[in-house]
Amino acid sequence: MADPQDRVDKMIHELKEHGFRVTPQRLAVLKILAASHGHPSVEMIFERIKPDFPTTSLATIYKTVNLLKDLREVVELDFSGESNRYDGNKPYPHPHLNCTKCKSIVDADVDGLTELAQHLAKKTGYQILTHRLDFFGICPRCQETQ
Amino acid sequence: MADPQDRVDKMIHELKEHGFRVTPQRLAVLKILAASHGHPSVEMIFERIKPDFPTTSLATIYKTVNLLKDLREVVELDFSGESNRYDGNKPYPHPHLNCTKCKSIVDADVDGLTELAQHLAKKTGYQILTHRLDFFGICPRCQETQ
DNA sequence: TTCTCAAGAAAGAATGATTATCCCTTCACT
DNA sequence: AGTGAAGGGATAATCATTCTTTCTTGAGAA
Ligand SMILES: [Mn+2]
Ligand SMILES: [Mn+2]
Ligand SMILES: [Zn+2]
Ligand SMILES: [Zn+2]
Repeated sequence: MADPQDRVDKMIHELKEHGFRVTPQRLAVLKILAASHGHPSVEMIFERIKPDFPTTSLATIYKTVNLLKDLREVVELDFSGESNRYDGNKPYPHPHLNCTKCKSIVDADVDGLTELAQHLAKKTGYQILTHRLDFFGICPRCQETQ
Repeated sequence: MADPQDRVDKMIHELKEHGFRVTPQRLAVLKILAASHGHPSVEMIFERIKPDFPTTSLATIYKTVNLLKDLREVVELDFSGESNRYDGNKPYPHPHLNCTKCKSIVDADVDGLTELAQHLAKKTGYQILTHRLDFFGICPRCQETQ
């Protein structure tokens, strides 16, 4: 896990670099994404920001998250049927363990994926830009409580 | 690639086994899924069925695909923002190469995933039920035509 | 310091894939 | 033939996300 403060600084830098303003709303959003505790959804970010910025609109969170995604400072984990989740702490493809009961998402420790992608690119002729590996199951805590 | 006819037979068997009827509409859908040329979406299945069964409703395709998914005879590849895609030819988790330009999806040849999942389960305490590996990029054909 | 205007934020409408609901039809079994 | 559950067709509802509109802000220019 990267230092959240470093990630905040990097994100601020990227915003400025590309001529985007660092507004209080954006700062609040990117601080949460920099830590990405639990890989929050837009809705979760929204709830955590409400106390500090009660007037902030959901659309603003969506726009900020997508802006950071376009700047490649946030990884989007999209799910059809439920809300997308975001990781701004490790802004590059990496595998995840998803609990289908409590909907928790944690980083999984698997390596060699990038090399695998390169090998596959050479073999198939595809120009591979990114990848995604997800494991779905029941987390230890949810197994206890049945 | 499994023999599509074998897959058709297996799907019919599973439907009967669980007390579901094999109706003309279901048969038409599962025949397409058994081959799964291009990993069709519900909409694509719908279009291919129209000539033979002009009155079939989209909802019927959705219901049939989900029924086969519940019977574990079809793998669903869900994408937020665009339509889900289905593979009834290899009804178990396997990696895919996705072209972000032409939206084509082909099976990728990568093995060791199941073993990796087992290893991860042991290491993390998760009860892993399934997984998904996708590579995203530009297919050779789309690279040619820029 | 005031002015100006493009970027950003807020609010709500629109979108679109999927699911739910309703009602009619079909079929297996008596 | 009669009956009841399962299936199909049509349409409405759902809900995350995006779009549109309008209002606000703030970094330079003068
Ligand atoms: Mn992560
Ligand atoms: Mn496949
Ligand atoms: Zn859990
Ligand atoms: Zn392509």
